[in-house]
Amino acid sequence: MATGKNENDTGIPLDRMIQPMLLMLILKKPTHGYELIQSFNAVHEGEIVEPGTIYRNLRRMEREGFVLSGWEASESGPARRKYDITEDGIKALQEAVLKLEKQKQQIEDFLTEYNDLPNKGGHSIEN
Amino acid sequence: MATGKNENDTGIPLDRMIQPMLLMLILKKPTHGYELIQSFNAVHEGEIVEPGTIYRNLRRMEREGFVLSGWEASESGPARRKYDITEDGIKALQEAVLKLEKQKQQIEDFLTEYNDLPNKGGHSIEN
DNA sequence: TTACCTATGTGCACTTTACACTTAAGGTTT
DNA sequence: AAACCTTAAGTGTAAAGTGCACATAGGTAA
Repeated sequence: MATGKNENDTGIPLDRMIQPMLLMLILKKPTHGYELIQSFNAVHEGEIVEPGTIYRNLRRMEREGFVLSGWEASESGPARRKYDITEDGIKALQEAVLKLEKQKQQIEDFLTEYNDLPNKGGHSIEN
Repeated sequence: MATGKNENDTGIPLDRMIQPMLLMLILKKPTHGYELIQSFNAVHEGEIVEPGTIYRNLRRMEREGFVLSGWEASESGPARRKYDITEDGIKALQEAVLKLEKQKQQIEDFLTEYNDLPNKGGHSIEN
């Protein structure tokens, strides 16, 4: 997974969640990449998502048929590529939701098991 | 991060959770790779973890100082490389727990937002 | 001998991401 | 006009993790 270079990061955030998040934002309101970057970074204050990551995910999702795009003139500034979700995109979002529910359950199971450990602080007995 | 080839898979399972799960299993009981594979696949019935993935994670974690290993003879069969967790490994496990708690919260936030959507079934209105 | 089970590992393709950089339109300041 | 800023959309490259297939080797049973 790739998580690319990751030296001074704080954690796992957004791992594999960018696509479903983008799909949900576009479903709520069709828009362009630059605004999605701002929505993204407004929600997760402090945790900046790379513009390149957003743009690449959008291009990929269009290749895969999850979104459609078209150029749109701006009142002031360069043209924007506006994205809208497709039926396949809605299905992909629904599937992602199912996966995330499973993943959440898995994390909960792990954390429960971890919290039941008696020796999670000190070292285990050497054999 | 990737998740390599992924055509007929069922989901996101174990995404980025292999290391902490291995560390927890080794903390519970120092053991070798082959047994870890079986423990792993016993817990997640149906979801098979690739042996190569387990072995590679174990070698990596030893490079990073989270575990230590030594060869151990088997009563019947080839020798086993038995792993034990280190102090650094216990710290890494604790840090992974913090990250997973964050990740769980993030997934919950996403799912809450998704469930509040009025139009998650049908298509949005075209502009 | 052949075949199987245990046990560890590698080679390669593929995906995703972070960081750095580029291109370009339009407006503002000097 | 020139320099600069903001908006907007990308690309190049390296790094990291995973799936699939394959390789290797000890031991046991037919």
